[in-house]
Amino acid sequence: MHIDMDCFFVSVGLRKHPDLRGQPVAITHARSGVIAADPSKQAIRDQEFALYEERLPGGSSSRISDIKQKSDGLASMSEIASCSYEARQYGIKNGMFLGQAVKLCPNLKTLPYDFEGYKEVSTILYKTVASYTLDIEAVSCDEMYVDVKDILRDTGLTVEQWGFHIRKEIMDITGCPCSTGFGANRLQARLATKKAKPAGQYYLKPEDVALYMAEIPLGELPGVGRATVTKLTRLGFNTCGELLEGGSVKVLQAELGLKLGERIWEQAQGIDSKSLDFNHERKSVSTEVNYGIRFKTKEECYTFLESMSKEVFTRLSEINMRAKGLTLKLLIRAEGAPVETAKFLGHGVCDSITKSSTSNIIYSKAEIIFKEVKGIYDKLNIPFAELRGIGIQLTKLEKISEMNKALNDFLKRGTTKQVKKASYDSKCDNNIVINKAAGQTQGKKDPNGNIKNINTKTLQSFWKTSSDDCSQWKHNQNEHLRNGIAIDVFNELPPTIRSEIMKEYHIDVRSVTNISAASKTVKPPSTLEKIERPNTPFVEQSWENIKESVKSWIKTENQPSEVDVDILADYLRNLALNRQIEILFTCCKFFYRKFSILNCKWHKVYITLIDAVQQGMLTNYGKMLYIDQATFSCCKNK
DNA sequence: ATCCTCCCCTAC
DNA sequence: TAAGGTAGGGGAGGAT
Repeated sequence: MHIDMDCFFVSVGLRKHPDLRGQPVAITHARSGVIAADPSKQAIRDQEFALYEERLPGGSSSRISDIKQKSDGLASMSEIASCSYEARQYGIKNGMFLGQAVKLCPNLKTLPYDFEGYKEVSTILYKTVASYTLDIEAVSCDEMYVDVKDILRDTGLTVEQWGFHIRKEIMDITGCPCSTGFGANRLQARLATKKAKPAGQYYLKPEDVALYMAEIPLGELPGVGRATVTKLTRLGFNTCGELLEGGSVKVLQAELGLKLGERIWEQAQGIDSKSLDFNHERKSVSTEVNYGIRFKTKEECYTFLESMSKEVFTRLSEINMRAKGLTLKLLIRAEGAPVETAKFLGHGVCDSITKSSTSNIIYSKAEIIFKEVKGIYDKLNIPFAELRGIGIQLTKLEKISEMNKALNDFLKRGTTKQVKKASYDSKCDNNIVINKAAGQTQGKKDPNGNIKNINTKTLQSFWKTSSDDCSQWKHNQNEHLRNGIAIDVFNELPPTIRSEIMKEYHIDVRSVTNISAASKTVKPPSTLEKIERPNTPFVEQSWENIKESVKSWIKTENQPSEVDVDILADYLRNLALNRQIEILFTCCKFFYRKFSILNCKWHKVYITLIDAVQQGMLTNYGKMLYIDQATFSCCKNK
């Protein structure tokens, strides 16, 4: 399943402006499409346009025609970030300048950005889908791929029923519509979503793929943009059908390169072998400012580089990583480009330069980043007044795990030289110890296949969150990481270091061992061992059996009986008492999935069960398990 | 032969 | 007034 919010920014904006529903609406910074007449702007726009055209021969990008069309000097150059479907009927498109859009539709209404709103809706979107499955690949704040194979199998729903259900749930909770596409691979699902929009769904069935693909314009294939379309058009191909008819892999590869050529050839047939990536790891962190760069002094320039260094380092620290590579990117006013740009404080026509640092530095502090950035900039010998854009990118990232951090801090304090000596080998400095441990973490990543912390990562990639409602959720996910994964690393450490750390941090030896044992023995549901504590009728049963019992219970009983609920609640409480957190998590997800689609009486069963879980959790851990499920609209009182 | 750097292209 | 930024894939050609 591919799922995508419909004109996301507009939909979020309309929540606070319901009066504008059904009208042509656009999200922009500017409020009006008309600006004060300024004859001097005219010459600048003409000059810039000529230069753009010279640099992009034949490439009639919408932006250039925008500048041309608005050469009356009265039109706003504020960009449209997102526009409603009503606005699209007038020919308005995302990325278009407001001035031109207003000419197409004088009645166009504008709304300002609402970044808090995007964050909120995005978080709900991801949490909602994640309450059914964690097999999610995030694409952006409003778009993702989901493997729904298990959901369909477990619930018995058809593709259509499931699509309807999830879209309705998202609409109900967020007030924003989305569309979903289904297919045998990510390409088919994605193209299906295009047809589904707005506020719809479409299942591209295997038997329909060939006919469907033939009509698809090549530019609609993911990965095929402006430049590639130009090349393909020159070859005489406009649609996938035409390409398959008259082209070949060889021709494509000769024109577009080996990889892209092969990919387009396969895509044209509806083939896409790339699997979903549920556990994406960041490869770079960067920060870039290409607006409003007009330095008056060299000091100003250095100060800015310094603050950007701090910013990019903050972002690196937030995802708990460190970097070994750095690239500086500069936009420089092109020769012949006007010093004052057509767009107020825009970067205008520029040359772009990137320069990587080749030294073997670990960027573990903002000052180190700044020093390197300044060094590269000075060497490039570019006048500060010519700068129009600056970017710093950190690459060659490495994960710093929680336990490694603790270990690092601990070793840095230098409590005992012996501890250092006892580490892996005499040549190791602190950093190398950390490295080895990190490698182990990654190698053992997610051994159970049960709990993937995709959602933490997903959200962290898009929103820096610290104080909002999902911070607790993230916190708990991290806690799981410590219990389930980092403990593995801990156990690999030499005994001397282990005992030192435990003393230092007052870690209860027994609890560490228990948690570790639990996390190691838990296997996927199909092969779960028997539950230990002989306390309930379920005690000798595997999770798989219990799951089946619950399914038939739901099917056969019109009403849940109190006795049954009590038995189930006991079982869950004992899972918590036995520190079987991973099974618990699976249980809770399963129950939510089952009970949420039933009536309110069953919702109450769910709530009772979760209460039992939390009782057990509080008894054993003094903390509650963070179970993030949407509340049931029919029983809002809870 | 393979790696690295710079750059282009693309998505959203 | 007006306000992209962030990330990834991959190719060309030099460096190793």
